[in-house]
Amino acid sequence: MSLKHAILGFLSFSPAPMSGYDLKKAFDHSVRHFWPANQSQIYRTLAALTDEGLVAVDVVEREERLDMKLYQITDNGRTELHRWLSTPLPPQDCREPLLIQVFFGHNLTDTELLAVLQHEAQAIEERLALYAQIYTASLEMFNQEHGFDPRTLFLRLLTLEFGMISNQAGLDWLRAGITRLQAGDYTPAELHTLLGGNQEDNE
Amino acid sequence: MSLKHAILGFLSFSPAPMSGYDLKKAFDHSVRHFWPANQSQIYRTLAALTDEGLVAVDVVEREERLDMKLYQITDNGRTELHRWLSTPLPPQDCREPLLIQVFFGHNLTDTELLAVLQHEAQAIEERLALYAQIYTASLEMFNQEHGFDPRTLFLRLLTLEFGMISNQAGLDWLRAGITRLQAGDYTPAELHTLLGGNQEDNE
DNA sequence: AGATACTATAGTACAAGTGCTATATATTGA
DNA sequence: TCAATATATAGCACTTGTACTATAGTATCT
Repeated sequence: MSLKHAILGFLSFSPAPMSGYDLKKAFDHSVRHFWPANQSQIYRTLAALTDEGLVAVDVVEREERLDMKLYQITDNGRTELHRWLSTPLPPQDCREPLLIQVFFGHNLTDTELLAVLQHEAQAIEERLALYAQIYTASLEMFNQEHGFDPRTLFLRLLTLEFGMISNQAGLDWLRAGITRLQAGDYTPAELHTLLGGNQEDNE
Repeated sequence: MSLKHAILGFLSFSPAPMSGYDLKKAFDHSVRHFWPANQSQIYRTLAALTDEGLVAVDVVEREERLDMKLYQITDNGRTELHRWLSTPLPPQDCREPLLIQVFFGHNLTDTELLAVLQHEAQAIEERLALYAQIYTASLEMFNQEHGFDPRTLFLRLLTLEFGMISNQAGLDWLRAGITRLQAGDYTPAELHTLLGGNQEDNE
């Protein structure tokens, strides 16, 4: 389960032990663009990780208030994290409900279909704007934080780059589709226009 | 649930009623690149759709052999399908386990990280080759099948185009990342190189 | 001063969707 | 004879999501 390893990742990176609450914030601030996690999921997974001995809990009792549980990664946890990080993933299959709408879109009028596509295009534009904002904000933040390993920063920004590049590709696709639909131009695209994007010979 | 509507889509398109087995084949042949479905899931969902009155069953009894159930979409089913197809989807959030590996990749050596990335690049290349193959095959098949509505064909091919474009974008991203890692070049990308892909003014 | 809302903190219960595996049995093809 | 195709279903487990329950401090608004 990837969520387990994301949690291990945060714990392995953090110098101080973290509570479930801390982790929830960490997820929301830094990885929600590719791995959203909700509260209960995090607490459940922490419990499971504890059972498996991959993290260790320190229960901080506080008079009157609820206990606070602080989690640390164990040696076994680090080993498992390293194993998972360095193991290629099994092929993922994608799920794009929008494509179901397109595939069966012959049931709709042009107007109806265009409305759906344009709505989606707008949603992507908003997401792109948000990503761009987070990207520059991260850059600034890390510029100030002296001593932050540049390779670590690079890798984190790379995940944002992915979000932008792939959303931009989706937006390009949508726009081209919209244009063709509006023009009633149903000639299929040539293969070579679809493939071999930014060739930067890498072999 | 999108699967329900994909099934309704197939049933609404097919001139003849379909069995669960037929549907499984239809999924595998035409939409598995954006909505894979396994057998038990299809049968379960057909049962649910029947309960909801969106499809109607015709049980064909066959001596000796198991019964065969043939499904047809009902009027309610068509209405529901149309409603769903023409309603914009709530925002989807993406889940990319590879990005977890990248995000926490500072735990790995360059060699380890590169191995993971290159493995993924190769998987994407294979997928792209497969898509290209399916794309040309579909084109040929539909060229022969006279009387196939060109708009319908266009929309179906569009879903394949999406698969190719977005995988190509992912591949470009991977290659650029690999190159930068190999060169030890950790300077973040400029925003404008990430956004505003194929501008084809559409407003 | 009092009401209201938000943050910090941890959980529980339940449902939906998916995946994997196994069970049947008949026909057809190699 | 062995394998594949046609056909339907049941059971269990995993992951995620949604909503609800608690409680104490802090901040804000009137």
